Amino acid sequence: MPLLMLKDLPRYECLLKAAQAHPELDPSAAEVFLHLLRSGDEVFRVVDRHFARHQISEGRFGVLMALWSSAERPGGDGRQALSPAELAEHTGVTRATITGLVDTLERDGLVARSPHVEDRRMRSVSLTPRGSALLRRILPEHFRRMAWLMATLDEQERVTLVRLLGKVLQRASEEVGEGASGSSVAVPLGAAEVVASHSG
Amino acid sequence: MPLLMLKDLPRYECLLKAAQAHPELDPSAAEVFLHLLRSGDEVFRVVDRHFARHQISEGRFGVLMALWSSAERPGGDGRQALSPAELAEHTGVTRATITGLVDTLERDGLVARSPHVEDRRMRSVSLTPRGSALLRRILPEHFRRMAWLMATLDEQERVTLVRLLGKVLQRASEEVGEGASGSSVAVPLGAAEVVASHSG
DNA sequence: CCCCGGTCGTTAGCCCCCTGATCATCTGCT
DNA sequence: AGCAGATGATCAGGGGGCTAACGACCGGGG
Repeated sequence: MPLLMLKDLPRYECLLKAAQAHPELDPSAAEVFLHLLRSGDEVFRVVDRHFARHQISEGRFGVLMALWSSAERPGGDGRQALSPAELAEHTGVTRATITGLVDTLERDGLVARSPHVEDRRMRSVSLTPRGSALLRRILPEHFRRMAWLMATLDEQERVTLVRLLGKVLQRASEEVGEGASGSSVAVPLGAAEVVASHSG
Repeated sequence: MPLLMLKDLPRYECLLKAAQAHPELDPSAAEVFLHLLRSGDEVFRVVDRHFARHQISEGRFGVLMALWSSAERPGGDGRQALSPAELAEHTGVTRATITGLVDTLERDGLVARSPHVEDRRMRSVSLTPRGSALLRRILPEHFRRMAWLMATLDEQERVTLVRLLGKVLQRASEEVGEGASGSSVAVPLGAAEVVASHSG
């Protein structure tokens, strides 16, 4: 019966028992599902705790990194400026959220807003020296944490994990895609697929 | 240079290039890290979109499921009641957050608060009939979605994925643990471990 | 030339999540 | 008994995410 409770993952026998009451429940699928969410959350917390010491959240880091990488990008002529819409595109949040993030980042002196030269609707958000300095201070430890987290996996295991996660990721992403299978609404959950997964 | 940007995962060669500028960056570790966060997020969105149609968020669902499973639990004498502190324990959020969640759930008639019989500090939160009905309406589709998401993986791949995620999960969780290795603060990122992970 | 659809950034309002403080109550110690 | 500390729930305040709606601005078609 536990399904999205991220704490204390249920034992597999518990899932088996729950599957008796709920024929739609695939115990091994649920187990993978719960492990994926739980480990993703826990891994996120590890880096988030590091960021938090510098008053940086995931969203703030995303904005800073987008500006940083835009400055590093060869074609970008070295400018460290993106429009809020571009930032939203890169970080995967809405433009309204970018407004709020840039508000606080600007308040803290990490980025600066300036009017766009060509299009007067737009604004240019750029990294301040203080913002660059913060990134340079944060990144090495961030990289170390990623390396440390994955240090339990050898090279072969990493390849396997990326491959399996990639399969799940593709599956999860195709839902928001163009609904290729011609299912009813946005949910390609035709009975055939579910049955196939059960009999397979 | 992209690190936590969940959209458009960086190509591996890009990570290799970034690693030249940042010696702390382990490209394959970063690749696994990004895939894990990205796929976890995308999988979460799939079920979250389903919940959203019923005005249910992850937190709300966690509370409802905790009450539901407490009612189903054999030792619990069938009562569908937990204290806010127990709910916080089961769902992994703070008690203050539980207060807010229960506020809105109570407003929507899905749970009810009542004074605790033994301890006048506590309150009993219980599932209303409407709350149970909502769960019964939501769960089958939720189970189908989990099964559908994992239908791309055969049984062997599921076992492998759970095992590898388990290794990472343990690694990520031991940080918040009792600091078994006797490291400095809450971060067992001693230079020894990092070096070991590089040379290993 | 002007208008109309589309895009841009922002605002308003909501939910969820956190920390820290507050107040009520229980419990153990003297 | 009475007080101190622990433990309950809640509130205050903040950040970050969303949708919906707005005013400003661009561009193309009459």
